[in-house]
Amino acid sequence: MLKLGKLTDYATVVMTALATEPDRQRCAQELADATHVAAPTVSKLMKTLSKHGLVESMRGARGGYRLARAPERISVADIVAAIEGPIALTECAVHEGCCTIESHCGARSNWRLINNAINAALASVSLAQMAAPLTTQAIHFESTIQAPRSLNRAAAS
Amino acid sequence: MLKLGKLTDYATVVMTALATEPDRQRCAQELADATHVAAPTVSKLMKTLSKHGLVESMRGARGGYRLARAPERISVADIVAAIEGPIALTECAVHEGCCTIESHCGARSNWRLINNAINAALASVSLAQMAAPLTTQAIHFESTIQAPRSLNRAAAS
DNA sequence: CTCAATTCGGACCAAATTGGTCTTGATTGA
DNA sequence: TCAATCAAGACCAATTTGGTCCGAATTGAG
Repeated sequence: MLKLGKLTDYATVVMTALATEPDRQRCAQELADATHVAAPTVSKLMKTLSKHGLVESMRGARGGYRLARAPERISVADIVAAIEGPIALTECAVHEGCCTIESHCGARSNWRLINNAINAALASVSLAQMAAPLTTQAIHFESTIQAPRSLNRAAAS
Repeated sequence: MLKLGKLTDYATVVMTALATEPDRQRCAQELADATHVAAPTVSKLMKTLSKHGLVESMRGARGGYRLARAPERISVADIVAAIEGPIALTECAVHEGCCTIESHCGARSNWRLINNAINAALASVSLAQMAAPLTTQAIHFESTIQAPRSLNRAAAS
């Protein structure tokens, strides 16, 4: 599937809702009503998002949540990373040497490049763009996947 | 995590192995030895890959598997799609209307664009490139995510 | 024609992950 | 002081995933 979990999906929806009125703070229940996501789930999401610094939380009565930054400065990649952890298509793209077939595998380094490309794609879309009621604007994204300079130089020489 | 399953990872490794000698056909056991992936797992993988037309299978004694196309014409996206099913980050990116909060959600259409971008990234890397022993070549990939013309026109007017 | 090798197509199971709920405690404003 | 709210995490049920195994079909070789 290469799909991300429902929680991540919900998180973007909730964040999008927050982004429509970045200044107003809202409690978990309000967000649940607005997005039709179950209240306990919203609560859980917000905790995680707060821990990763994407939203600010106000405690006590009249408390609630608010975006920690302007919607333009929060990317989809941020949200995905907060909920699902670091983006890593393959295990070994991050942890070197945890792979039983490591030495027999010329594909590792290439996976890392692909990883980066996907990261770039997700990072190129801001919450502000997601919150646009319709896709009234094109999302421009260009990425050139390439090996580190050192490697390229070596190959060129 | 936004990670793909180990099976998909293994599939790329096995396919990469096949790509090193595209003409020679090899049985499951040989591939297992070459890649250090458990033999039954290789078998399972090959069945799936065969069903999706990425490899050809020869039955009977002296049977085995072979790439169905030239390594240059098989992309990472092909392999991922074969093992994990269609690439769809969010459920609703594919199945319209299976979402309980559908009407409250301005993010849907944007998700589809992101989806396409990732697809493009995966499709831009061929098996031949993965099989290159080291990353001696840069992988060039450029993608411009944008809404369908009709939508853009509507927005512009 | 017969036999051995090999793939095919499932069924199948155990383990890990995920989605979601609940409880308890801390914090704040009225 | 009290009610509302977030914080932290335990907890469970359900799904998904990784992996094994078996019988049937197919083919080449003797």
